[in-house]
Amino acid sequence: MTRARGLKMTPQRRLIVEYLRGAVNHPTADEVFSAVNEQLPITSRATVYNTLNWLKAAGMIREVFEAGNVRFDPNTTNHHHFVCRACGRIDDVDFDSVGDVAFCALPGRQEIESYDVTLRGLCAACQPVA
Amino acid sequence: MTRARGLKMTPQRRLIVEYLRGAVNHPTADEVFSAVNEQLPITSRATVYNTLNWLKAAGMIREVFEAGNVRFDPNTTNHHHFVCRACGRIDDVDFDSVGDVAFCALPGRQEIESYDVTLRGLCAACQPVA
DNA sequence: TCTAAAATTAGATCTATTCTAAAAACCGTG
DNA sequence: CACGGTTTTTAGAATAGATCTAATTTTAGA
Ligand SMILES: [Mn+2]
Ligand SMILES: [Mn+2]
Ligand SMILES: [Zn+2]
Ligand SMILES: [Zn+2]
Repeated sequence: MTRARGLKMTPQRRLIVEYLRGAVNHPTADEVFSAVNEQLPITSRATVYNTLNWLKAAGMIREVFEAGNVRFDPNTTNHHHFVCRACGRIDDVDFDSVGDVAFCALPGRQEIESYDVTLRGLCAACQPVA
Repeated sequence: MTRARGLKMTPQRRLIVEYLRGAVNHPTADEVFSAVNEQLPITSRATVYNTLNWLKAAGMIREVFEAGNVRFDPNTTNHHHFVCRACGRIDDVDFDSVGDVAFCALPGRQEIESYDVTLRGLCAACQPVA
C-alpha cells in the first residue's frame, strides 16, 4: 500500500497510509485527519484530502457512501458491506459470504461489470437483550 | 404520495410532490429546486429541503447516495439500482430482476433485515459503438 | 551540499445543507 | 367574509465538508 507513483514519501503520507492500513471501520476524512494529527499535530486538512484523493485515484483505497457520509475503505478486494441501522457501523462482508447474485431480465441493454450488496440490520452489539 | 400527516397542503409542496412523482432519475435537491422554480419562481431552497426531509421522515421518499451525491428516490418499494459508470445515471432495478441473495457464514451475529444490490456498468446509451 | 521539483500549510473559497427571524398564507370559527 | 392563531415560506446568515491558492518548506537525486 505504500508504492510511489512519481510521488515523494513524506511523514504525513506515511502516517495516513499507516492509519488506513490498520483501519477496520471505514473512516471519514475527518477521522483520518484527527488520527494523523495525534502523531503529527500540524498536518493540514488539505494534505489529508489530497492524499486520500491520490490513493483513491491510484486504486489503493475506495470510497463508501452511507447515510450521506463519505467514508474510505482500505479494503480494495471485491467485497460487500453490512450496515447497522442502530449504531451505523459498517462491516466488511467477504465476497464469498454472499452467494452469487443472479440478475436477469434487466429492463435496458446495460452491461453489468460488477455489483455489490449492502446488508442492513442490527449488529451483534445492538441486538436487543433477549 | 400526497397524503398529509398533519401537514398543510401548499402550492410549493404540491409541486415538489408532483415533480417527485414523475421523476424517474433520482433527482438531487437542487434538481427539485430548479424544477419547482420553473413553475413557481420564488420557491426557496429552505422549503425544498424542508419538504424533502418531511417526505423522507414520512417514508414517502428515500435517499440514495452515489458518487458522493445525495439523491432522492420516489420509489419506496423494495428495489435495487443500476449505476452507469460513464454518465452516472441511476436506474431502478426491480427487486425480482435480481435473484434472492443468499448470505451465509457472516462473521458476526448480525441480524439481517434487508439488503440492496447496486449493479454497476455501462448503460445502453454509453455502450461503445460496436 | 545544492537545487529543481514536489509537497505542505493556513486560510480563503466553494458548495450543500440547515438555521433564523420576519412576513405571508392557511383555515376553522364567529 | 373577516379575524386570529397557527403553520409555512422566504431571504439570507450560519455551518460543515471539501477544494483551491499562493507562499513556504521538504524531498531526493546529482
Ligand atoms: Mn469495506
Ligand atoms: Mn430507485
Ligand atoms: Zn450496531
Ligand atoms: Zn451511461
